[in-house]
Amino acid sequence: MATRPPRLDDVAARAGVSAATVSRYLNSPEVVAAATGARIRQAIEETGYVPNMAAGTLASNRSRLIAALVPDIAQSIFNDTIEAMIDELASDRISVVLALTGADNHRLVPEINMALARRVDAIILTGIVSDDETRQRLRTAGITVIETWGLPEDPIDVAIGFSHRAAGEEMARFLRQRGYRRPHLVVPRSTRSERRAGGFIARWLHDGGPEPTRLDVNVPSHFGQGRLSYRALADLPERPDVVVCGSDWIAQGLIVEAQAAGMRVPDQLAVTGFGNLRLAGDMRPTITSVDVDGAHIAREVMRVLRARTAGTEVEKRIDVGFRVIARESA
Amino acid sequence: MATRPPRLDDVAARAGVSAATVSRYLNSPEVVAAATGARIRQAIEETGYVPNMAAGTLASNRSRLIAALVPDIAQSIFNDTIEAMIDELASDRISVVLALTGADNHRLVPEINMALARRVDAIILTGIVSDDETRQRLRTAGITVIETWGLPEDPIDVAIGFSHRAAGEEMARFLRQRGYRRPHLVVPRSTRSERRAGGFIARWLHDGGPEPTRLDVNVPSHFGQGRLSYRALADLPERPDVVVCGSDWIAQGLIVEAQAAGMRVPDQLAVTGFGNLRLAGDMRPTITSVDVDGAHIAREVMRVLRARTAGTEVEKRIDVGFRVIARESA
DNA sequence: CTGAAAGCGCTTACAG
DNA sequence: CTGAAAGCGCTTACAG
Repeated sequence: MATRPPRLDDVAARAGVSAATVSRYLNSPEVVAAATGARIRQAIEETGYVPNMAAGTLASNRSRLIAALVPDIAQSIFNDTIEAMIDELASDRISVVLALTGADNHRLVPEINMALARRVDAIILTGIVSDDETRQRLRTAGITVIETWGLPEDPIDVAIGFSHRAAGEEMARFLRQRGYRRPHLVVPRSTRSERRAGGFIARWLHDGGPEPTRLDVNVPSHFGQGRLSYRALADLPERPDVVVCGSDWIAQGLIVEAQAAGMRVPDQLAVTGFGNLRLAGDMRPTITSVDVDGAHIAREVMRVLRARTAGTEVEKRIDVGFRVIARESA
Repeated sequence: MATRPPRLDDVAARAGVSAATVSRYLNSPEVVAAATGARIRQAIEETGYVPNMAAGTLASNRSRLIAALVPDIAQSIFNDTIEAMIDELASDRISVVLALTGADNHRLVPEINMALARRVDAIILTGIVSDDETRQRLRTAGITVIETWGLPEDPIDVAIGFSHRAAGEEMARFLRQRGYRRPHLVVPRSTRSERRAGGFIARWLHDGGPEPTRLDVNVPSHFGQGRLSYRALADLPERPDVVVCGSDWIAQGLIVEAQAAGMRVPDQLAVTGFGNLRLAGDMRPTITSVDVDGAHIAREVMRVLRARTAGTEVEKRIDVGFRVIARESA
């Protein structure tokens, strides 16, 4: 006979307390007397009680669920951040619904609606929401919206990231200091990549360098594009001495193709990446990249969520910075 | 003034029908008269109604949420499958909670509890659950449990995958036919990798080949291990002519290191991978690998979920097969 | 094809 | 520190 699964009542009856007290014990153990808590713990054990969070969500209007909206996870530069975030949140018993917004974000609006329907405690965005109506919708949804990686002037709600323009500028400074003369940029067609490229070029010209050449590539960027980007160098009037790639994937592919063509990296051609994925440090030569601290972002996300739960104020823009990691490739 | 967000009632009142009818329209539009449906649609539009799925879940005992438990996503061989699954499920308005079970699956039990508390419609496992108590717990939870990638004799509930042993055997046959003589295996310390290695060795010996050499490496496997694995070849009594790697990441790292050492791949040393990640086709040389059709697995997951919703029977073991993809590296 | 009403299993303000 | 009770917003069996 299939006996009904235990509810809060059942645990309460067994422990000789009211359902309210069991609920309190589960959510704020410190407000329940120690002896009572012990009895409840035992009753939970004996009954094999598993809480029904759907009921909890309905009653408390808190789902302990957050939605992370990302373009993809196959070869994503955000994976480290997402992973760190899921880990960090798990310690607070918060789960992450992963939603894929796809190429050119075409699934963004339906996934936002789904997140709202699930009454998630927060929506984490890794991409940029450029549509004004959607931005407005998110603003008025009465929900925490965290934009990560970027650091827009006017966040929807809270932004945790860094200035992509500054990252581009910093890379220009770094390469110039290393003595490179003719940079070539491989730029994924995304707002942030463009911003980094913009920063790079502005700084490079400002420091008296010649106008860098550039190649724009489709997103999502991947290893294969690096190979193609290397071949495209042949079309340039003059060979660059360093290629600044929009992602570590591209950098890795470009290095592989360059080496296959007999080029020595970095002696004959230097290369830089972006994102500091694990492979950047593992590659041969190791890849000079820009590190974004995913774990730091994750911790800040936690802090914002806790502040919101507690009802305290948080900054609208949280700068976690970036670091150029000098390695062998440039 | 903060006006209360619209509920089902509000839509119903506006459309001049009962809440029950609106609910039916939302969940099974075909049972509602067309004219009524049109009025409801308009009322939803006008009120800006967003359903509360927590309430829906509580009432219907169906969450439209499934939990995917994976070891990690940073450099995971499952990412393609996960991505395909999320995409596929989104079309049925089912969301995926991604839970990370971590190294040696140490977070498996708490994440299973979390999934049960959320009343997910199914739990998808990519790893192997070896603990008997946990297996039993999942069996009696009255929930759909789908084990993917593997194809155990006795699934917890439903398994969608392929025989890793057969994949190993097939690779042995393939390499033997290509004329290789001295294979060396790089084997991640995971049950499935071991099984593939076992299949490879059995078949290789059966066909009269010499005992392959082997190196065991820690999981999760990654690019850097491939480089180290190449260097470890120096310790072997005799140089292998082909290295069979437990993942494409390892294969790629090994190729990079071999090339850096001046070896020509595949002329002097052939290499195979596993998983057929995108990079396998993009690498130079392109990497011979074993393809696992993530989209196929995703479709089968959908089919199982639909069957369960409909109450119809499904097979306990669904074999989606695998394919050796012959490329340049071996 | 549609409605009235019960019920899903929690949380929490209020009172003690 | 604890309990009684109302309420969260849906779904669905039943009746028509």
